[in-house]
Amino acid sequence: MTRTVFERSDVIPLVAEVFRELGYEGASMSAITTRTSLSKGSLYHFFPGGKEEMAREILAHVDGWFADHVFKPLEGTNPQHAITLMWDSVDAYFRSGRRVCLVGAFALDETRDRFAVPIKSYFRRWIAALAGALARCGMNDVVAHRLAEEAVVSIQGALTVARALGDSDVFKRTVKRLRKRTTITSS
Amino acid sequence: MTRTVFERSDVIPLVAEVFRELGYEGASMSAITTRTSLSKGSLYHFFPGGKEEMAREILAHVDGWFADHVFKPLEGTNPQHAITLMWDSVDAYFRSGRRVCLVGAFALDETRDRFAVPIKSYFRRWIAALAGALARCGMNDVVAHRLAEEAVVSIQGALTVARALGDSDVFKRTVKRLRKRTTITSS
DNA sequence: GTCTATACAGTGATAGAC
DNA sequence: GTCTATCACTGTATAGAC
Repeated sequence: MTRTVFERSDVIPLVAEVFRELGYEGASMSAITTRTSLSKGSLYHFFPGGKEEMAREILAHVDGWFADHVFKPLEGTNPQHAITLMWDSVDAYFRSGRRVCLVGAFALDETRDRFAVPIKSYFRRWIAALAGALARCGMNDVVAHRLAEEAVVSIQGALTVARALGDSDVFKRTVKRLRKRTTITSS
Repeated sequence: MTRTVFERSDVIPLVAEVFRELGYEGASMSAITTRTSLSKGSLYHFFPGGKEEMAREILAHVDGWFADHVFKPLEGTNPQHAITLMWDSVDAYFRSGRRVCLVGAFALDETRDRFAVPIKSYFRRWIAALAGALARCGMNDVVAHRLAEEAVVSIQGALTVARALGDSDVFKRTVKRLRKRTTITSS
């Protein structure tokens, strides 16, 4: 018998995928146990607070990933390059629209009220970081903020529609269009 | 004691609002009973198939509303006027972003698999109807389809981000921008 | 850190009185 | 068409052996 031994940091991505696919309410403990092949005992060992603690850790984990791969680069010294990298990261992270945004999914139903703070700060920081990068590329501040908001809005919508239609091309087209619009050619 | 007597058509909008706020999994029968002030007995009288039948009826009801107020006008003889009306209807229906899209919410988690057909056809028809209207306003077919897709994507994303930030202005700005972009000035 | 066994509240669903 | 009572089952969570 193989008995795999995990540590907390190994478990989070596994559980995250279950929440992502089933939503907060849909992700029952038994669904999590079967899909992670971890028993309830192990899960409660890692997360004594149960589902709520799991989801909170996962939101922090997602936010951390975006901070490292998207937000911090955008807030850094090479904004134009960071924007290009952002679109690569976004396309890879969401598997060209085959993977939904956990934070966006949590935002739609009452789950939002439970995790209002991390959900709000994720979107605020993304929009602010992108707006700042666009502004430092020479774009007018107000225009930059509007375009950043439009970009984040479009990504979320593209994930919804792509999954609704079962057509990842919707997402790919959206990213392509946004990539073009956020590439500042100082001509 | 007041005993209100309903018929099926009265119940659907009430239950719809519960699904919209709590999601399919989150909308438990007890949540539906308390929020509609209808007992389980009454609900199962109207919907012998339980939650699944309720959700199916609600999806049909939403689709019917959009057919009457959005799709059919777009498919009709006055496309430019229909597009203007669409933005009025969309803004009113989603309460300027304070009300989420039930179909979009269902699309994100595994609920999509259960209701794949109605979810898909809702978005397909919306995009196709808007694309057709834009084309009949003189826009190139391919461009019209891309813009229609962009519009529906943006609406869904705006609902997500508006709710995430608790800021309906995101939605209002999005509608304003799309309204402008879909107004063809044959100059 | 893993697991099984168990508690018990909440789930969808049904039956039958009014 | 309304309701309450009740069903079997699944939900989260806990305890304790290994």
